[in-house]
Amino acid sequence: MTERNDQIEQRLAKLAGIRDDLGLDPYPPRTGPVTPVARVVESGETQEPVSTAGRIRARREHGKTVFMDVWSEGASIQVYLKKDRLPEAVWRLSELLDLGDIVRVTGPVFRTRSGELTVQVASLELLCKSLRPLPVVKTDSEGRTFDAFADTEMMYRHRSIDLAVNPESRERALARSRIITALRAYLDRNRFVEVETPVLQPLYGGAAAEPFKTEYAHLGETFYLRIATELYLKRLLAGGMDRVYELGKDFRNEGIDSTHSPEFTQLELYEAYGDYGTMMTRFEEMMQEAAQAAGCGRTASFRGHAISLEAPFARVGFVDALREASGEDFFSWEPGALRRLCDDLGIAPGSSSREDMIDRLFDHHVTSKLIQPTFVVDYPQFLSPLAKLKPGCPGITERFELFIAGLEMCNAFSEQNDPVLQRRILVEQAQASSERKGDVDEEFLAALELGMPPAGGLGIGVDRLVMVLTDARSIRDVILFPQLRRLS
RNA sequence: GGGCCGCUAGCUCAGUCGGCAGAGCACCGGACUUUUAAUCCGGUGGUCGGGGGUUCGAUUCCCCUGCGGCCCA
Repeated sequence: MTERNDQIEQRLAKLAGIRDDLGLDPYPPRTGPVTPVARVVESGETQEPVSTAGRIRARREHGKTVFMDVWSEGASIQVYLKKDRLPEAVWRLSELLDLGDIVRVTGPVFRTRSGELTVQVASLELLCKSLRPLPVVKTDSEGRTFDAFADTEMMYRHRSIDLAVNPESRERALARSRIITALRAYLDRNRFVEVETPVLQPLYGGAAAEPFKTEYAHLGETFYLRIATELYLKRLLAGGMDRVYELGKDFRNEGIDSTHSPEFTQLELYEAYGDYGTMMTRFEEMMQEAAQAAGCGRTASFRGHAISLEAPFARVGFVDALREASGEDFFSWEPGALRRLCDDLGIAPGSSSREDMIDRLFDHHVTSKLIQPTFVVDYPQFLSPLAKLKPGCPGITERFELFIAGLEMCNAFSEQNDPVLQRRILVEQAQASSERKGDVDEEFLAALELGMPPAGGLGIGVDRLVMVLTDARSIRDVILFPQLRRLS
């Protein structure tokens, strides 16, 4: 251990004492049966000895007696050691225990004078000696917390400690798990097939984002970490897998802030013979089931807003919403005028195209103000290269995104399956972009040429969904090990 | 990318208008056989994020820098 302080030294000394003086293994390979702490608490008083195990979270010494709180899986129970009721060796061991040690205790369960359910310890085993001091978070009888381990950087960098001492962090991690289980359950129940597609890709696509690059040493080639799963999942549609989904990490080599992580979890699903309307319903249903799994009712509290989860969610058209919110028709503006406006607002880099500027203006005027769940529908075609055109609406696609409290939660469209049109769009896009060097995904286009059924596709930002349903301040709160800069 | 804030003991935080670095909890020693933020007595513990400058003297003032947070973009 490179890091030393007096408390670690003292624990190492106790560890040696346990080994050398008591002749015990402080890290035994296994233990006898263990009843979960929560079950012991449920069962209440009993003369029959029970065995339970957990981490020592508090210790109150009273001379020849000791009370300790033993914590496991979110539940805590008091244990009571009385010197004249214990073998000498057990009492000596108890004197070498520290907060953070993991123990197994056995004994009957009684209530103390003050009514606290307590294991009367008849025997005690050390299961794991802790060498680092555990932050001590105390709570009084009125539920007030003292000395919480609450520094966000510490919580992110030392998630083990955070989970061990902060119930909210633990509950949020569990809620995330339940939400993901609910999403999978919904899709499985509706005959979607879960698949896995490459994370390492020779070409990247399916979204507009900067990729991470990596070197494939054996091939001597540059590969990319996927920015989306879209182009592979649609190959599966062409192959006759009519309902598919993938739940996994995408990677975008862009900035980090409270709503963006470079490594994030996305759920993409595709449904043959559906369209973007089908996807709206799918999203509404999944959102509600996820909310239920998270323990929300009809309303989620997020960033101080009461977010209504009642379907159907509101819908606004992209073009109309922008016109109403801004009072302008930016689509008829010259690029120079857009440039000057964006500069005045300070909202778009100088290199932005006309399309990018309109997108930024939309975010500025519309999405940042959408608090309640709202579908923005019918996006301009220039922002939606993989979506189908909306019949009778030139330049408009069948696409929607849903926003909550200004956050984009999902993105969906009626999938473009005209191979000739799709090729033209992708080639034009590739030629306009210096970075992609004219690469288009020929295998994807070949799949469209084989024939892909009309389909709806939907991508959900799982981290953000969890954020909303657990009232997380930052996306880092819903990712157990968020990306942080290395400490120098 | 810009602005603001933070970084001091294992944890949570004070503090120094520039003069020996503090508290609570934790830890160590002592007392206490139903306590529970246990209590009481006595202690240990610090590269004050890092580097440089000004100064007799810097944790404090100035500059640079690292990490994080919030807001704007």
